[in-house]
Amino acid sequence: MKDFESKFKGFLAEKKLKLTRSRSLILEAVFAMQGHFDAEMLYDRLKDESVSMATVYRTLPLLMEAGLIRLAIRMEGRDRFERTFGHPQHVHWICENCQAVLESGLGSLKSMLHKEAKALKFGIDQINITVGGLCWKCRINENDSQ
Amino acid sequence: MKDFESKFKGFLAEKKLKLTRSRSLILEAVFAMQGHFDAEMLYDRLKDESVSMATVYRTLPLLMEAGLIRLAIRMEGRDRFERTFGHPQHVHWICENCQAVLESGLGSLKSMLHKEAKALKFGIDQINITVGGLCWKCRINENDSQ
DNA sequence: TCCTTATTGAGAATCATTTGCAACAAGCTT
DNA sequence: AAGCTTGTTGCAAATGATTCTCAATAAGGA
Ligand SMILES: [Mn+2]
Ligand SMILES: [Mn+2]
Ligand SMILES: [Zn+2]
Ligand SMILES: [Zn+2]
Repeated sequence: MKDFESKFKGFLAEKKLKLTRSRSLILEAVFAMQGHFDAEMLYDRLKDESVSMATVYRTLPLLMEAGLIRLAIRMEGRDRFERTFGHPQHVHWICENCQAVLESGLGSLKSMLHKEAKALKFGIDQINITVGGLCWKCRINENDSQ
Repeated sequence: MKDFESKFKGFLAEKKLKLTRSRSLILEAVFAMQGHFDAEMLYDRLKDESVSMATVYRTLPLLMEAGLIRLAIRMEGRDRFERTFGHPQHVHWICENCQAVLESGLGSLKSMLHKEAKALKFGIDQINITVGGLCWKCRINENDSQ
């Protein structure tokens, strides 16, 4: 059993929740997914296995609580997630023109926030840094386009 | 005429848009608002002046483009804004238990992001840093509550 | 004042996410 | 292995913030 599977199982057990067929399939789909994904993308890969959209939506929060995924960004009205396993927090750079999403490490931003957190006596759960703007490609075509 | 009024007027003129009664009232309401606000809060203060919710929603993006307000945070499914005049960008600390929102300066986080932006050739438009977790009050009552 | 074009209010439409509910399935307990 | 208790599911309806349609109206330049 893979790492994330046992972690999820442990989380569910601790909460007296059950590891169902649907939940297993969703977890599997999540870890088959590279990069960002939203509820619909998971559903597309699972509807043939008769997993409902409702259950996808009900499972996502569980996976977050379990620390297996995190809300990465919100794009076009949808919440997009990403797995946490092997994916440390990072900055998301979103091009407001072509919607491209770049990523870059948190670097010392992380320690600075933790330092400030200590001053505020704030217990950090999740850091979210998103920068909106124009990617280099769109900056070049800034005049032409539109 | 106040600073923000002429700035908005200038923005509209440049875009060949009109400064209407509704837009003026909305702008006024925005600058009467302290802290964060959402569309509904503005509407509540303007419905008696017969300004519609639709117009509030249509004006918010204009105010953003004009650089008068920015999207601060998203809470309980709603977008919450804040004015930019006299309110430099800052970090938002959101308590996941009591929903309190703390703020702290960007400090050197800003320059670090701009440095990284240069490396990525990314043109920054807006920086959004939000940290989720527990405020000090909720950390103390962590056991009791619930 | 006239004319062109942007704008508005009202209400319908969207659409992601949530919820109610009766049928079902996990996981314990014998 | 069967039974029992309780959490879970799919389906469809409900929600709720935001957007759109459209005919009526108001800016603002001529
Ligand atoms: Mn990412
Ligand atoms: Mn703020
Ligand atoms: Zn781009
Ligand atoms: Zn709190």
